Amino acid sequence: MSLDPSAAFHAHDHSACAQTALEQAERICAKAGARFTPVRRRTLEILLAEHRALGAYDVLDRLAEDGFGKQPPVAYRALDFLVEHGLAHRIRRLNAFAACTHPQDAHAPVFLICSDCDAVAEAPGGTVRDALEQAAGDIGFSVARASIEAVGLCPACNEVAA
Amino acid sequence: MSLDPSAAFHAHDHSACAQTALEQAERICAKAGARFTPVRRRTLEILLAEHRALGAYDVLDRLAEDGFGKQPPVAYRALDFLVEHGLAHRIRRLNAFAACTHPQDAHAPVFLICSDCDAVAEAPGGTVRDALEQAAGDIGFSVARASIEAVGLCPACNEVAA
DNA sequence: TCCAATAATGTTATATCGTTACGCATCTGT
DNA sequence: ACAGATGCGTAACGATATAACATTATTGGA
Repeated sequence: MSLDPSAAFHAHDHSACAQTALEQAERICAKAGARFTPVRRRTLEILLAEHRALGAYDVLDRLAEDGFGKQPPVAYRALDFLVEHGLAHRIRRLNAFAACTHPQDAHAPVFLICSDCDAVAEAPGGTVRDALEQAAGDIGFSVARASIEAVGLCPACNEVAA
Repeated sequence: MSLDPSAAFHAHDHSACAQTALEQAERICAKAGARFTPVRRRTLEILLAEHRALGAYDVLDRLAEDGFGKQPPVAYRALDFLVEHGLAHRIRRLNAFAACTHPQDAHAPVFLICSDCDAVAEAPGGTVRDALEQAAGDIGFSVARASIEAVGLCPACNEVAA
Protein backbone atom coordinates (compact mmCIF):
# COMPACT_ATOMS: atom_id res chain seq x y z
CA MET A 1 0.00 0.00 0.00
CA SER A 2 2.32 2.64 -1.27
CA LEU A 3 1.42 5.82 0.53
CA ASP A 4 4.73 7.44 -0.09
CA PRO A 5 3.72 10.34 -2.29
CA SER A 6 7.14 10.52 -3.85
CA ALA A 7 7.34 6.83 -4.74
CA ALA A 8 7.18 7.79 -8.38
CA PHE A 9 10.48 9.59 -7.99
CA HIS A 10 12.36 6.75 -6.31
CA ALA A 11 13.35 3.18 -6.95
CA HIS A 12 10.80 0.84 -5.47
CA ASP A 13 9.25 -2.57 -5.98
CA HIS A 14 7.21 -1.47 -8.90
CA SER A 15 5.55 -4.74 -9.77
CA ALA A 16 4.19 -4.88 -6.25
CA CYS A 17 3.09 -1.27 -6.45
CA ALA A 18 1.24 -1.94 -9.69
CA GLN A 19 -0.20 -5.17 -8.33
CA THR A 20 -1.56 -3.38 -5.29
CA ALA A 21 -3.15 -0.70 -7.44
CA LEU A 22 -4.87 -3.32 -9.57
CA GLU A 23 -6.28 -5.05 -6.53
CA GLN A 24 -7.52 -1.77 -5.16
CA ALA A 25 -9.08 -0.99 -8.52
CA GLU A 26 -10.97 -4.27 -8.41
CA ARG A 27 -12.31 -3.50 -4.98
CA ILE A 28 -13.28 0.03 -5.90
CA CYS A 29 -15.14 -1.07 -9.00
CA ALA A 30 -16.92 -3.85 -7.16
CA LYS A 31 -18.02 -1.44 -4.48
CA ALA A 32 -19.29 1.03 -7.08
CA GLY A 33 -21.07 -1.65 -9.06
CA ALA A 34 -18.89 -0.80 -12.05
CA ARG A 35 -17.52 -3.38 -14.42
CA PHE A 36 -13.76 -3.69 -14.49
CA THR A 37 -13.68 -5.15 -17.98
CA PRO A 38 -10.62 -6.42 -19.86
CA VAL A 39 -9.98 -3.20 -21.82
CA ARG A 40 -10.33 -1.15 -18.68
CA ARG A 41 -8.07 -3.41 -16.70
CA ARG A 42 -5.49 -3.52 -19.45
CA THR A 43 -5.64 0.25 -19.80
CA LEU A 44 -4.91 0.64 -16.12
CA GLU A 45 -2.07 -1.88 -16.37
CA ILE A 46 -0.58 0.13 -19.22
CA LEU A 47 -0.69 3.31 -17.16
CA LEU A 48 0.64 1.51 -14.12
CA ALA A 49 3.60 0.18 -16.07
CA GLU A 50 5.30 3.54 -15.66
CA HIS A 51 5.06 6.45 -13.29
CA ARG A 52 4.54 8.72 -16.25
CA ALA A 53 1.62 10.23 -18.04
CA LEU A 54 0.75 8.59 -21.34
CA GLY A 55 -1.15 10.16 -24.19
CA ALA A 56 -4.41 8.54 -25.20
CA TYR A 57 -2.88 7.48 -28.49
CA ASP A 58 0.07 5.82 -26.75
CA VAL A 59 -2.37 3.85 -24.68
CA LEU A 60 -4.38 3.10 -27.78
CA ASP A 61 -1.36 1.68 -29.59
CA ARG A 62 -0.63 -0.68 -26.75
CA LEU A 63 -4.24 -1.74 -26.49
CA ALA A 64 -4.28 -2.45 -30.22
CA GLU A 65 -1.14 -4.60 -29.86
CA ASP A 66 -3.06 -6.65 -27.35
CA GLY A 67 -5.92 -7.22 -29.73
CA PHE A 68 -8.28 -4.52 -28.55
CA GLY A 69 -9.85 -1.94 -30.83
CA LYS A 70 -7.68 0.40 -32.86
CA GLN A 71 -9.81 3.54 -32.82
CA PRO A 72 -9.48 6.49 -30.45
CA PRO A 73 -12.79 6.01 -28.63
CA VAL A 74 -11.55 2.68 -27.33
CA ALA A 75 -8.78 4.38 -25.41
CA TYR A 76 -10.73 7.47 -24.45
CA ARG A 77 -13.62 5.49 -23.08
CA ALA A 78 -11.43 3.30 -20.96
CA LEU A 79 -9.45 6.30 -19.75
CA ASP A 80 -12.58 8.25 -18.95
CA PHE A 81 -13.87 5.32 -16.96
CA LEU A 82 -10.68 5.15 -14.94
CA VAL A 83 -10.71 8.87 -14.28
CA GLU A 84 -14.37 8.79 -13.28
CA HIS A 85 -13.66 6.14 -10.71
CA GLY A 86 -10.55 7.81 -9.38
CA LEU A 87 -8.23 5.14 -10.74
CA ALA A 88 -6.38 7.50 -13.04
CA HIS A 89 -5.93 11.20 -13.49
CA ARG A 90 -5.91 13.44 -16.47
CA ILE A 91 -2.86 15.70 -16.59
CA ARG A 92 -4.06 18.64 -18.60
CA ARG A 93 -0.71 20.24 -18.93
CA LEU A 94 0.46 17.18 -20.85
CA ASN A 95 -2.74 16.17 -22.56
CA ALA A 96 -2.12 12.82 -21.00
CA PHE A 97 -3.21 10.38 -18.34
CA ALA A 98 -1.50 8.78 -15.36
CA ALA A 99 -2.53 5.98 -13.07
CA CYS A 100 -3.57 7.10 -9.64
CA THR A 101 -1.03 5.99 -7.09
CA HIS A 102 -3.34 5.83 -4.10
CA PRO A 103 -6.84 5.36 -5.39
CA GLN A 104 -8.45 4.38 -2.15
CA ASP A 105 -8.51 7.75 -0.41
CA ALA A 106 -10.72 10.56 -1.47
CA HIS A 107 -7.89 12.80 -2.41
CA ALA A 108 -7.20 16.16 -3.95
CA PRO A 109 -3.83 15.63 -5.48
CA VAL A 110 -1.34 18.07 -6.86
CA PHE A 111 0.73 16.74 -9.72
CA LEU A 112 4.46 17.16 -9.87
CA ILE A 113 5.84 16.64 -13.34
CA CYS A 114 9.58 16.26 -13.81
CA SER A 115 10.65 18.05 -16.94
CA ASP A 116 13.77 15.91 -17.25
CA CYS A 117 12.59 12.35 -16.74
CA ASP A 118 8.86 12.87 -17.28
CA ALA A 119 7.92 11.14 -14.06
CA VAL A 120 4.67 12.27 -12.51
CA ALA A 121 4.02 12.12 -8.78
CA GLU A 122 0.93 12.96 -6.80
CA ALA A 123 1.65 15.03 -3.75
CA PRO A 124 -0.93 15.41 -1.02
CA GLY A 125 -2.81 18.55 -1.92
CA GLY A 126 -4.87 19.21 1.14
CA THR A 127 -3.25 22.43 2.17
CA VAL A 128 -3.01 23.63 -1.41
CA ARG A 129 -6.72 22.99 -1.89
CA ASP A 130 -7.50 24.80 1.30
CA ALA A 131 -5.54 27.82 0.13
CA LEU A 132 -7.26 27.65 -3.22
CA GLU A 133 -10.72 27.44 -1.68
CA GLN A 134 -9.82 30.36 0.51
CA ALA A 135 -8.59 32.51 -2.37
CA ALA A 136 -11.65 31.62 -4.44
CA GLY A 137 -14.05 32.13 -1.57
CA ASP A 138 -12.62 35.58 -0.92
CA ILE A 139 -14.11 36.73 -4.17
CA GLY A 140 -17.27 34.68 -3.97
CA PHE A 141 -16.27 31.90 -6.32
CA SER A 142 -17.21 28.36 -5.42
CA VAL A 143 -14.81 25.69 -6.63
CA ALA A 144 -16.18 22.52 -8.14
CA ARG A 145 -13.05 20.94 -9.57
CA ALA A 146 -9.47 22.06 -9.78
CA SER A 147 -6.27 21.05 -11.52
CA ILE A 148 -3.04 21.85 -9.78
CA GLU A 149 -0.03 20.86 -11.81
CA ALA A 150 3.58 21.84 -11.35
CA VAL A 151 6.47 21.34 -13.72
CA GLY A 152 9.97 21.20 -12.30
CA LEU A 153 12.71 18.81 -11.28
CA CYS A 154 12.27 15.65 -9.25
CA PRO A 155 14.78 14.86 -6.51
CA ALA A 156 16.90 12.60 -8.71
CA CYS A 157 17.10 14.96 -11.67
CA ASN A 158 17.70 17.82 -9.28
CA GLU A 159 20.84 16.11 -8.02
CA VAL A 160 22.09 15.38 -11.48
CA ALA A 161 21.63 19.03 -12.40
CA ALA A 162 23.66 20.12 -9.37
CA MET B 1 -5.42 50.14 -12.78
CA SER B 2 -7.88 47.40 -12.02
CA LEU B 3 -6.49 45.50 -9.09
CA ASP B 4 -9.79 44.00 -8.11
CA PRO B 5 -9.14 40.34 -8.74
CA SER B 6 -12.78 39.65 -9.26
CA ALA B 7 -13.37 42.43 -11.79
CA ALA B 8 -13.92 39.77 -14.41
CA PHE B 9 -16.97 38.65 -12.49
CA HIS B 10 -18.58 42.04 -12.09
CA ALA B 11 -19.85 44.89 -14.18
CA HIS B 12 -17.15 47.49 -14.62
CA ASP B 13 -15.92 50.08 -17.06
CA HIS B 14 -14.51 47.56 -19.41
CA SER B 15 -13.27 49.84 -22.13
CA ALA B 16 -11.17 51.63 -19.52
CA CYS B 17 -9.98 48.33 -18.14
CA ALA B 18 -8.92 47.19 -21.60
CA GLN B 19 -7.35 50.55 -22.37
CA THR B 20 -5.29 50.41 -19.22
CA ALA B 21 -4.10 46.93 -20.04
CA LEU B 22 -2.99 48.02 -23.50
CA GLU B 23 -1.03 50.92 -22.10
CA GLN B 24 0.62 48.66 -19.59
CA ALA B 25 1.45 46.24 -22.36
CA GLU B 26 3.16 48.99 -24.29
CA ARG B 27 5.27 49.92 -21.30
CA ILE B 28 6.16 46.34 -20.52
CA CYS B 29 7.25 45.64 -24.10
CA ALA B 30 9.26 48.83 -24.29
CA LYS B 31 11.01 47.98 -21.08
CA ALA B 32 11.80 44.49 -22.31
CA GLY B 33 12.97 45.71 -25.69
CA ALA B 34 10.25 43.65 -27.30
CA ARG B 35 8.29 44.83 -30.30
CA PHE B 36 4.59 45.31 -29.72
CA THR B 37 3.72 44.85 -33.38
CA PRO B 38 0.27 45.23 -34.96
CA VAL B 39 -0.65 41.52 -34.85
CA ARG B 40 0.46 41.27 -31.28
CA ARG B 41 -1.40 44.37 -30.25
CA ARG B 42 -4.51 43.29 -32.08
CA THR B 43 -4.29 39.84 -30.54
CA LEU B 44 -4.17 41.36 -27.10
CA GLU B 45 -7.11 43.62 -27.95
CA ILE B 46 -9.09 40.59 -29.02
CA LEU B 47 -8.40 38.83 -25.76
CA LEU B 48 -9.12 41.98 -23.79
CA ALA B 49 -12.48 42.38 -25.46
CA GLU B 50 -13.90 39.80 -23.07
CA HIS B 51 -13.00 38.40 -19.70
CA ARG B 52 -13.05 34.96 -21.17
CA ALA B 53 -10.53 32.57 -22.56
CA LEU B 54 -10.49 32.31 -26.34
CA GLY B 55 -9.20 29.39 -28.35
CA ALA B 56 -6.32 30.08 -30.70
CA TYR B 57 -8.59 29.49 -33.67
CA ASP B 58 -11.14 31.98 -32.42
CA VAL B 59 -8.38 34.55 -32.18
CA LEU B 60 -7.14 33.52 -35.60
CA ASP B 61 -10.54 34.07 -37.18
CA ARG B 62 -10.74 37.59 -35.80
CA LEU B 63 -7.19 38.36 -36.89
CA ALA B 64 -8.00 37.14 -40.37
CA GLU B 65 -11.06 39.40 -40.47
CA ASP B 66 -8.71 42.28 -39.77
CA GLY B 67 -6.46 41.40 -42.67
CA PHE B 68 -3.78 39.46 -40.84
CA GLY B 69 -2.65 35.99 -41.80
CA LYS B 70 -5.13 33.16 -41.91
CA GLN B 71 -2.95 30.28 -40.76
CA PRO B 72 -2.62 28.89 -37.23
CA PRO B 73 0.99 29.95 -36.62
CA VAL B 74 -0.05 33.57 -36.92
CA ALA B 75 -2.26 33.27 -33.88
CA TYR B 76 -0.03 30.90 -31.96
CA ARG B 77 3.01 33.08 -32.38
CA ALA B 78 1.25 36.20 -31.23
CA LEU B 79 -0.31 34.35 -28.30
CA ASP B 80 3.01 32.82 -27.33
CA PHE B 81 4.58 36.26 -27.38
CA LEU B 82 1.89 37.63 -25.08
CA VAL B 83 2.23 34.71 -22.70
CA GLU B 84 6.01 35.02 -22.68
CA HIS B 85 5.77 38.64 -21.68
CA GLY B 86 3.11 38.06 -19.07
CA LEU B 87 0.43 39.87 -21.03
CA ALA B 88 -1.77 36.82 -21.40
CA HIS B 89 -2.13 33.41 -19.86
CA ARG B 90 -2.72 30.01 -21.26
CA ILE B 91 -5.59 28.19 -19.60
CA ARG B 92 -4.70 24.57 -20.14
CA ARG B 93 -7.97 23.23 -18.90
CA LEU B 94 -9.69 25.04 -21.77
CA ASN B 95 -7.00 24.88 -24.43
CA ALA B 96 -7.42 28.60 -24.57
CA PHE B 97 -5.89 31.96 -23.78
CA ALA B 98 -6.98 34.91 -21.68
CA ALA B 99 -5.58 38.41 -21.36
CA CYS B 100 -3.77 39.04 -18.12
CA THR B 101 -5.75 41.42 -15.98
CA HIS B 102 -2.85 42.88 -14.04
CA PRO B 103 0.26 42.39 -16.10
CA GLN B 104 2.47 44.74 -14.19
CA ASP B 105 3.06 42.67 -11.07
CA ALA B 106 5.14 39.56 -11.02
CA HIS B 107 2.27 37.35 -10.12
CA ALA B 108 1.44 33.73 -9.58
CA PRO B 109 -2.19 33.65 -10.50
CA VAL B 110 -4.80 31.03 -9.92
CA PHE B 111 -7.50 30.91 -12.53
CA LEU B 112 -11.15 30.71 -11.64
CA ILE B 113 -13.28 29.56 -14.53
CA CYS B 114 -17.03 29.92 -14.28
CA SER B 115 -18.68 26.90 -15.83
CA ASP B 116 -21.90 28.81 -16.46
CA CYS B 117 -20.82 32.09 -18.03
CA ASP B 118 -17.27 31.12 -19.05
CA ALA B 119 -15.74 34.14 -17.38
CA VAL B 120 -12.17 33.69 -16.23
CA ALA B 121 -10.74 35.60 -13.29
CA GLU B 122 -7.25 35.65 -11.89
CA ALA B 123 -7.20 35.38 -8.15
CA PRO B 124 -4.06 36.25 -6.23
CA GLY B 125 -2.26 32.97 -5.84
CA GLY B 126 0.45 33.79 -3.34
CA THR B 127 -0.72 31.58 -0.56
CA VAL B 128 -1.65 28.81 -2.94
CA ARG B 129 1.81 28.91 -4.44
CA ASP B 130 3.37 28.84 -1.03
CA ALA B 131 1.36 25.77 -0.12
CA LEU B 132 2.31 24.18 -3.42
CA GLU B 133 6.01 24.91 -2.98
CA GLN B 134 5.77 23.50 0.50
CA ALA B 135 4.07 20.29 -0.63
CA ALA B 136 6.56 19.88 -3.46
CA GLY B 137 9.54 20.74 -1.30
CA ASP B 138 8.51 18.12 1.23
CA ILE B 139 9.33 15.45 -1.28
CA GLY B 140 12.34 17.14 -2.81
CA PHE B 141 10.66 18.48 -5.94
CA SER B 142 11.55 21.97 -7.11
CA VAL B 143 8.79 23.80 -8.91
CA ALA B 144 9.61 25.75 -12.04
CA ARG B 145 6.14 26.58 -13.34
CA ALA B 146 2.68 25.69 -12.19
CA SER B 147 -0.85 25.86 -13.46
CA ILE B 148 -3.58 26.21 -10.90
CA GLU B 149 -7.00 26.25 -12.45
CA ALA B 150 -10.37 25.86 -10.79
CA VAL B 151 -13.74 25.32 -12.40
CA GLY B 152 -16.84 26.38 -10.52
CA LEU B 153 -19.41 29.12 -10.22
CA CYS B 154 -18.69 32.83 -10.17
CA PRO B 155 -20.57 35.05 -7.70
CA ALA B 156 -23.23 36.08 -10.20
CA CYS B 157 -23.98 32.58 -11.50
CA ASN B 158 -23.88 31.29 -7.97
CA GLU B 159 -26.75 33.60 -7.05
CA VAL B 160 -28.75 32.62 -10.07
CA ALA B 161 -28.32 28.98 -9.14
CA ALA B 162 -29.56 29.65 -5.61
C1' DT C 1 22.67 56.21 -45.97
C1' DC C 2 23.12 51.68 -47.20
C1' DC C 3 23.93 46.95 -46.00
C1' DA C 4 23.95 42.82 -43.43
C1' DA C 5 22.05 40.44 -39.63
C1' DT C 6 18.05 39.65 -37.12
C1' DA C 7 13.38 39.33 -36.13
C1' DA C 8 8.65 39.10 -37.60
C1' DT C 9 5.10 37.54 -40.73
C1' DG C 10 2.96 34.54 -43.90
C1' DT C 11 1.98 30.04 -46.22
C1' DT C 12 1.84 24.98 -46.94
C1' DA C 13 1.71 20.89 -44.95
C1' DT C 14 1.34 17.79 -41.26
C1' DA C 15 1.16 16.09 -36.52
C1' DT C 16 -1.44 15.42 -32.41
C1' DC C 17 -5.52 15.26 -29.62
C1' DG C 18 -10.44 14.43 -29.07
C1' DT C 19 -15.55 13.58 -30.43
C1' DT C 20 -19.84 12.15 -32.97
C1' DA C 21 -22.54 8.67 -34.72
C1' DC C 22 -23.85 4.26 -35.36
C1' DG C 23 -24.06 -0.98 -35.27
C1' DC C 24 -23.03 -5.20 -32.93
C1' DA C 25 -22.02 -7.87 -28.85
C1' DT C 26 -22.41 -8.80 -24.07
C1' DC C 27 -24.09 -8.55 -19.64
C1' DT C 28 -27.93 -7.92 -16.16
C1' DG C 29 -32.10 -8.65 -13.98
C1' DT C 30 -36.55 -10.69 -14.42
C1' DA D 1 -35.16 -16.89 -22.53
C1' DC D 2 -35.94 -12.28 -23.12
C1' DA D 3 -35.74 -7.04 -22.98
C1' DG D 4 -33.17 -3.29 -21.65
C1' DA D 5 -28.89 -1.41 -20.53
C1' DT D 6 -24.14 -1.24 -20.97
C1' DG D 7 -19.92 -1.85 -23.28
C1' DC D 8 -17.01 -2.43 -27.48
C1' DG D 9 -15.61 -1.59 -32.26
C1' DT D 10 -15.34 1.15 -36.51
C1' DA D 11 -15.66 5.03 -39.67
C1' DA D 12 -15.62 9.64 -40.15
C1' DC D 13 -14.67 14.01 -38.62
C1' DG D 14 -13.42 18.16 -35.79
C1' DA D 15 -10.26 20.72 -32.93
C1' DT D 16 -5.73 21.92 -31.40
C1' DA D 17 -0.86 22.59 -32.33
C1' DT D 18 3.74 22.47 -34.72
C1' DA D 19 7.44 22.00 -38.44
C1' DA D 20 9.61 23.84 -42.24
C1' DC D 21 10.53 27.29 -45.26
C1' DA D 22 9.91 31.66 -48.16
C1' DT D 23 9.15 36.64 -47.82
C1' DT D 24 9.14 41.04 -45.69
C1' DA D 25 10.19 44.39 -42.21
C1' DT D 26 13.49 46.35 -38.55
C1' DT D 27 17.55 47.25 -36.49
C1' DG D 28 22.18 48.30 -35.67
C1' DG D 29 26.55 49.15 -37.54
C1' DA D 30 30.02 50.51 -41.33
